[in-house]
Amino acid sequence: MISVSHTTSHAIRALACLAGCADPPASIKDVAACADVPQAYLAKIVKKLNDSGIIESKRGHKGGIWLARPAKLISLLEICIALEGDDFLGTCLLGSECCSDDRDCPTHQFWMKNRELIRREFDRIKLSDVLAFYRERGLHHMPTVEELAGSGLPFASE
Amino acid sequence: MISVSHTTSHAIRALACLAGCADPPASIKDVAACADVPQAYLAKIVKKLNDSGIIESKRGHKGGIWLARPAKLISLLEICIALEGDDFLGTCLLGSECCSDDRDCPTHQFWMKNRELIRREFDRIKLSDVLAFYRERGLHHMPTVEELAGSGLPFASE
DNA sequence: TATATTGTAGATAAAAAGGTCTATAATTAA
DNA sequence: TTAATTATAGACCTTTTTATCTACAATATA
Repeated sequence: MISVSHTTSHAIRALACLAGCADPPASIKDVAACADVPQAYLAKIVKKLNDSGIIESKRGHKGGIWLARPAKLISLLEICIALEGDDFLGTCLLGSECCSDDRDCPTHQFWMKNRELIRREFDRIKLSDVLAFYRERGLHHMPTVEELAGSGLPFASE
Repeated sequence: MISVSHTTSHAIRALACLAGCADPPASIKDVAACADVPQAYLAKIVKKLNDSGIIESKRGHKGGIWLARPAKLISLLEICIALEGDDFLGTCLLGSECCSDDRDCPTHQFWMKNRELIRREFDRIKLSDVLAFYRERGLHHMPTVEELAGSGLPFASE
């Protein structure tokens, strides 16, 4: 299947939740519930995002995680690279190992151009765009403090 | 990683070998050696290609496999679909399940167009093109009867 | 300081993809 | 008809990816 890995997909949803969080930090538990990602798995994803400087964290009571920068300054590209490495787009669309710029595999020229298109698109799309989309659709919405009051929602911190 | 599956990659090389085979049928064993695909695994791939009408086969002494049609009439698209299913390009680049034409995920519009580009490219490229590329590069070349005479090559059937 | 709460780390497990092995059925040719 | 050869079928194993579990370290607050 031609798409981003399942792990990266989790990460994008989780980060969008963080971006929409009204009063950071948010706990991994709350974000996991909001983004529909297994909590323990999100904890591992969090480490990578932390190492790459996309989020920051603090342990202990009232601790949690938050975006290291405004959502407008975090691109999908950066997230993909953080989780799958710099070559997440792959060299050869056909999985061949002989492909390089001086050896034209049948899809090479096409893929070189197209890969660049995808890269640029991923660089253009920011976390804020993803958040806006989710908000429009009422998806993966991180509840505000007011909304939480007595709501009984699973991610009610208080 | 954004590319075709490893299995599909194997299949494309194997089919290119078949396309270049001077005197079909060729045994799975010979094709496996030529295409650098594990023999037993190729046997499984062969079944799918057979079911999809891309190759035909005959068992027994002097049996083997061969292309069901000329290499010019077999596209990469067809091969991908045979092995990974009709939706091998995926619906959402971000792996989201809420994506559909009336709900625009941040990459949706982009991906709809781009996916179509890839699809068209895969439809345009035929097995004959892949063979031509391999021939140019001296890769995955199915030896002719003459070349085999006394060559001691592993895929020498005689 | 004691305790509850939170992220961190590492072992473990389940699922999926890739790959191997063995037995069998079909076919040819001696 | 027998033996050799080939695809076929299905069980099984390995690796990678995804996910869980357990113990632990840090922090805030009562």
